[in-house]
Amino acid sequence: MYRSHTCGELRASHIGQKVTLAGWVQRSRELGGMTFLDLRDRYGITQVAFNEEWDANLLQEARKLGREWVVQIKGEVIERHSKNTAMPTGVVEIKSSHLTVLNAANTPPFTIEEESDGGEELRMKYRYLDLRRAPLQRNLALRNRLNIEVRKYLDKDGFMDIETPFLIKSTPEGARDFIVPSRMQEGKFYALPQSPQTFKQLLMVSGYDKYYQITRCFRDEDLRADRQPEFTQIDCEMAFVEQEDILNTFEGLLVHLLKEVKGVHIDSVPRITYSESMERFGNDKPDIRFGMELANLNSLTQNHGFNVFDQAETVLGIAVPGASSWSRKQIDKITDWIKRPDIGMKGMVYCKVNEDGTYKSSVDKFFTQEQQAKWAKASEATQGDLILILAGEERLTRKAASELRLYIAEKLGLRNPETFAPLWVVDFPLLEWDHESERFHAMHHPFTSPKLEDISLLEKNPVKVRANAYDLVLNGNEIGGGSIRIHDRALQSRMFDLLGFSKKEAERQFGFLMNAFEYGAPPHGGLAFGFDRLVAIIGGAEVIRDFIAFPKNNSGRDVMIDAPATIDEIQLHELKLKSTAKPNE
RNA sequence: GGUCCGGUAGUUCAGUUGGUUAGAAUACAAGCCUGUCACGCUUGGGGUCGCGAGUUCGAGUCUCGUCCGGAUCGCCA
Repeated sequence: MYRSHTCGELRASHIGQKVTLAGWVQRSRELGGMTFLDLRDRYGITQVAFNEEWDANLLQEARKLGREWVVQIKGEVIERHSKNTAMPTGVVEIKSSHLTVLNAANTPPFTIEEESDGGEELRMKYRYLDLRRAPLQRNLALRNRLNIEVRKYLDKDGFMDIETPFLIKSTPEGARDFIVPSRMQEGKFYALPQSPQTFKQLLMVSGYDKYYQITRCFRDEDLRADRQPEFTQIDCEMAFVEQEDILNTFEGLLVHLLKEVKGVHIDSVPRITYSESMERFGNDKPDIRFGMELANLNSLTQNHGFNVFDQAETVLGIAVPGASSWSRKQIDKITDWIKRPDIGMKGMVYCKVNEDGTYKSSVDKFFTQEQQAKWAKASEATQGDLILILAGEERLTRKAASELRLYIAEKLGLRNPETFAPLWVVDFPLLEWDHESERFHAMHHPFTSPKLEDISLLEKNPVKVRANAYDLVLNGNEIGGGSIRIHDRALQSRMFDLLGFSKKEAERQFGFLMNAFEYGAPPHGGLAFGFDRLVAIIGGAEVIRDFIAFPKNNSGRDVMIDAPATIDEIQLHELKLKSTAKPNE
């Protein structure tokens, strides 16, 4: 062993011991006849002292060291003259007797500290250096902790971890697939799984009635702060269960994780329906850490001669607590924000509910005090609040109001990352109309079962059919989703019909699954958690990149290894591929 | 594919109305310094202003194009 202790463990109780430490040079402080060296590893930092009076040559050696050199130090643990209470190891230091340089290092392009001075791009390029930083190490440790706790919980409940293949077949529904050309079957292609969906259903048919896997999924779509082209799911499926069983099992998992890892106790996980969520929050993943719910003001605002309201499909109000004192300038800033092209509203009406009980709005000309009082009542605004009102086309307005609600909450500091407010959103619609392809799309996926009581609507009013589908939402982020599946060949065929698949096409794409259903498929269902997102949110962040050791950037590139990259002509030839891409540069 | 923001020293940034030799902090190097812990002090080196055109007597600054990065809409069953 190169070391007897780590850099994070020495305390007063070790004083007098001869120890050997190994680690990276964090920084050194030279004070003429003496030098202090901060030695770092992932467990902490320990100060090493060199002194002319102890060993002048050794001091000279120590002065040659640079940041991030890898060194081994032998010496005695001594009590410090001046202690540093800010450091866990701050009462002791190493009185050095031997110094071995294990490896010299170039000066790193950014500082390896709690807060680095490097920009994101640079840190990505030197990811192995960024990963030395304590915040990243904490994030990966949190990820590891959660991974283990997930396994503990599911294992205890009888779940079996079963691996499923990565080289599978491209399917038409859902996201774009990543494609892998086959060498042995020339002209044919594998696809990487968007999720192990069909395999876990087959495992149910095979009788593995409680399955889970923490596994990679791949989707070739544009990225966001909370989306990577390859990401990790906690993928689960159960047989002989109803929706209620699944909800109970997996809210139990979340409660377990928050308790074990964060020490946070969640009493209950509320459930609301999709339509209620859209009504109250304008959103299918509401952040319920705060109120400010959307109030429909249609009947209270229309037919009073104010054109904008009269012509609007929907008028929505949000009561901002304690904001009646906001200045015109502050409100204008919000109006500007709501008019940004990606929000897309044309304007915003405000109504101040003054402390003295009077009302002051930007539309006083059209509405009396009494009428404004009704708005306040409807949006649950009390004295000192400010009502923000948006009007326009239903879909756009509801979405904008939802964004506005989050924007204001952020401004007011109501989105505390240390508060955890999970909920289930249930009863999602089964289908949605896709204007582009002019056909129905499965909102969840094509294997989701419709609610029994809605099956009669399948033919005459498909958009009204609700599914046995549910999402688990945490602090305004979808962290998991699933459904009770169809386990009956006839119903599954009918679904494919509705989704516009020909019999032949359905047979070609999903014949294996439908065949399996004819050999004794149990009722089953499940869900999948977005593990990266879950880790990030529990870690108090929304950008998942820093919770993944080697993530891709916004455009799907790994800037460290420079992937994706072109391949040799020989490789292309072997795969019988020809690139039609225009050579760049 | 669209929109917005950004690209200047190793790094993070400033750079006025287009005008002299492009600055600061930090990092780095050298020297001084015996209780520092973001040590301090002195000195020094360090620039293809992303790239390419254009406007102009003159461009880091204005215009167009392009590349790269971030955010976001579409997209993500």
